[in-house]
Amino acid sequence: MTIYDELVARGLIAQVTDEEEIKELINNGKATFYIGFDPTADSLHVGHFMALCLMKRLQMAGNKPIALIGGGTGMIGDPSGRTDMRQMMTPETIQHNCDCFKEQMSKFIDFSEGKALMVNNADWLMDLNYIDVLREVGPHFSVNRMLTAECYKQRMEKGLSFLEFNYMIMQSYDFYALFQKYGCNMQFGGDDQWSNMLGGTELIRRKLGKNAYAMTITLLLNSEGKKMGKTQSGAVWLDPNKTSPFDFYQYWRNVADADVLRCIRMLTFLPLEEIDKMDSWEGAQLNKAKEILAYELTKLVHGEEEAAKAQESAKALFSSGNAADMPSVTLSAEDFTEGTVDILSLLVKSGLTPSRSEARRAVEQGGVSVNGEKVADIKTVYSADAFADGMVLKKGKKNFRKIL
RNA sequence: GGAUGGAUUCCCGAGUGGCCAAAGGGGGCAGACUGUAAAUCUGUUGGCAACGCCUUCGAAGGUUCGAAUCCUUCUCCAUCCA
Repeated sequence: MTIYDELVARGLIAQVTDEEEIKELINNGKATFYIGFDPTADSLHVGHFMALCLMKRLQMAGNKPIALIGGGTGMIGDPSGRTDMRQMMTPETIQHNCDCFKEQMSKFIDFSEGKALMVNNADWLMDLNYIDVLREVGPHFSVNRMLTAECYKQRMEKGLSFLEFNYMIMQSYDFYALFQKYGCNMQFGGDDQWSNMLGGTELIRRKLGKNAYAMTITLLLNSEGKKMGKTQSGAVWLDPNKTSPFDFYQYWRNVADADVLRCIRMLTFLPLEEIDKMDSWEGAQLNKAKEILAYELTKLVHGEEEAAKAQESAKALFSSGNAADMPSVTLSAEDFTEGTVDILSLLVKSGLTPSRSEARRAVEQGGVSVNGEKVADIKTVYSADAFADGMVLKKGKKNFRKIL
């Protein structure tokens, strides 16, 4: 099976500029392609992960990836599909984020011996001269066309600043620059990037009279139409310090039935035949599929050892309510008043609830248990020796903390 | 620059002098049911030393016994005009 067919079978391809040409290029390892990552945070998240996987797949098929870090475009902020303006980041923050990205990426992609490149568009964007750029690329962009672009649609109602309007031009310029510098002939990106990417192919055609191609990756949406990888408390990060391997595992362990197979197909490297077999699974068997999904992804991101640990912890936790490996909190002497701590303080200190009021509600509604026993009274107190062997504090069904 | 409308709690959105920690919905959390799923039902949803107290209705002042609500100035946003 060719790499292109595999991408199709996995449902990864959303839109392409020229199917025949792209097939030809990537199936024969002739593509030098780039994917851009804007440094909007100090860690990559699940959304980026898809792109990285795609990079890896294509690299394995002999193509050459260029990871572009948007140190320059990050200064502008991509308005695509957003309803409000991105907060402007300071150059220091952007630099810091770029560094973090670099480190994380090198874990996924093989950058040795020129098998892949990592570049920062700040290198060419920052020194551009306004007048020069206007004269050089300005004539090739039609404002009328740009305004009709899908990615600005939402912003046409809310208002779009000139700053952000220019993002598309910057991104197009990137492609143009990479094409000349490295012979980069393809760009990949999220489906929300489609119009920005077309801007690039168009610019290359007009300026150089050459063809370049673009392909977008299907956005990973859940059955409710929301982007996957977002939780109440924010994105699911790849940095273990921001989202622990356990939480990462749990996120995938808990996806909806309707989404499991799609996630496995798009995100894991499991052979397609194996995935096809799972297609017929239903009911409780899907629960098994979720385990596989969670394990595979945790393995990809955090390594086999962490994945096994997360899986073990989860199994132990949900069957017996105890596990060697679970997020733990260590109490210190100041946490005790007159030798004891009350249950509400424990909940807050462990981070299970943000305030005592919420802790109180949780207890009153019967959602808190200690070592498997439900706590009924909000005035319950514990003395120091109750923590000698560690205490398992549980709020709700899925929130555990070991207190030492 | 001018005119008009607007800013309310996590989000949307009621409230136009005391009955307001603020309707309703969404979301979140907890309980029941389950498969660590979905759907459904129930409770809950600012904080605290908790039948009370404190902070919150864009910001700062003012009027009043009493302000989310009235007045003044400012900031930001939307629409129309230039």
